[in-house]
Amino acid sequence: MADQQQSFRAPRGVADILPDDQTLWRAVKSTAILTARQFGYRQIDTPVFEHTSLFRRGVGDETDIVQKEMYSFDDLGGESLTLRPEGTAPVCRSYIEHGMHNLPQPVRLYYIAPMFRYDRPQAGRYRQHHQFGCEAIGDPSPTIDAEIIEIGLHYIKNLGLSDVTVRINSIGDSDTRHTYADELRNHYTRYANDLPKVDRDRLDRAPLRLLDSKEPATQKLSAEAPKSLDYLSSEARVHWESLLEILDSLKTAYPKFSYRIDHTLVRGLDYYNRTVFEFEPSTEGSQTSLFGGGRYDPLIGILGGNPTPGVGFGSGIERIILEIQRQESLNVEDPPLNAVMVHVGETATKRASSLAAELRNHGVSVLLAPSGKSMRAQMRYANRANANYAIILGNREIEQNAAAIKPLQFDGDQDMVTLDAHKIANHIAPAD
RNA sequence: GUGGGCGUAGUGUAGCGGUUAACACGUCAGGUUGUGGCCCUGAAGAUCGAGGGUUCGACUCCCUCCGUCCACCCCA
Repeated sequence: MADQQQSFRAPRGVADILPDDQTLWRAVKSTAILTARQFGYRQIDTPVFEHTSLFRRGVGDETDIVQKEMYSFDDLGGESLTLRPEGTAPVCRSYIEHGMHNLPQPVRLYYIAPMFRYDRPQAGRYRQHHQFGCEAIGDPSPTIDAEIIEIGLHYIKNLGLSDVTVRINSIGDSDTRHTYADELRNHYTRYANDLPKVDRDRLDRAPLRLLDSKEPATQKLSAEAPKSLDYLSSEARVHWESLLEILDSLKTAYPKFSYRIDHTLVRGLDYYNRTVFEFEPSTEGSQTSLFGGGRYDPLIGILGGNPTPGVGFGSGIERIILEIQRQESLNVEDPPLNAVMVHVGETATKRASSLAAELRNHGVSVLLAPSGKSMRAQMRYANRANANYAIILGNREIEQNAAAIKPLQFDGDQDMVTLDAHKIANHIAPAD
């Protein structure tokens, strides 16, 4: 308010992750990392921006992401760059660029990274959001499709989330998908008069989308619509059926796990083929997809690499956090600091700084109470600081060459300890 | 891009056509001699989202804009 001119706020659809939020964020991220590692995935970070053409080609020129959601800009050299809207295309670019086909296949990679989409913000949807993603590149077998789904089960379980529904489908390979799309178009065109306007509009552009329309009239028609599973090539069918078998066999390790084959499940990115899946909570809501992905065998070829199969998923951290809060499934607290240094008087203040520095060298975490304030004020500060002990330095202590050490988190006596970092460190954080 | 709800101190809320715009939490300072948590006292902090109208008078009514939330679209 001191500034009469203007006050800034974060741009639309982006958010600060404040210290209070970080506790949960850290817990979720470390769960993600532990999960990925448990499956042998290794971390990869790709740049926040890429050549615009990477997404135009990889994600698909006709997709909504490319058509209307990209943060694209020309840099000072006239290069068109784009803030990454999704993680798979960049990882595949990196795979090709660094010749990862020379590594043992499949190459298993994970990332936790911000994504950017120019979208209208709403619950669980932001212009910058963060995704935990895994990609397994170089293995055509359904085993690896199942592995990717299993990572999701493991992740969700470790976060304490329950009531999560897994939906899967196979959309076939690109050739059969085209004939399927035509069949679908024919089906809906027959009832074009019954279609709501939104759906009539996208009938040509994206017939698959009508399958998961929210319009009751369309839903009625979708029940009778041809299913992609009936159009699979024999190879795709074998792949699909053995995937289901493997998923069934996962039930010994995950007794509560069940999946639903959902022929209305389609995905909006062009590179997907065969397996597609989505995890969502059973609770009502709108932007609820917690985890989604599928197989993208055509992608590496599209991006100029040797044709190489891949599967992967992305999972929105913000949505996971919303769901954790809804289900109250995870209770995390930051560990307390070891000590707060309370110091009154010039000499004491000086000594407090040097003592704190020495203590930190002993691995102790120390916070200085604000200088020049009364002891009461500093003790009040110490109380809010979430620390185990107050180390009190005043004239008396300096005279006695000692520090008063008072427990803050439990009732106990205040001790006088010789003013020596090693002794004090031992007192407040004894080495086990 | 389309539709709906909402916009009062840092946060959460109250309020009414005329009030010094209230309360809680938080912040800061105190509560005699250097020691937190509870309690008590006091202070700072809001041009009541912005602009325009209606009115003698608007935080309160109307319009526009902006922001925000929710929904569609799409997705994580």
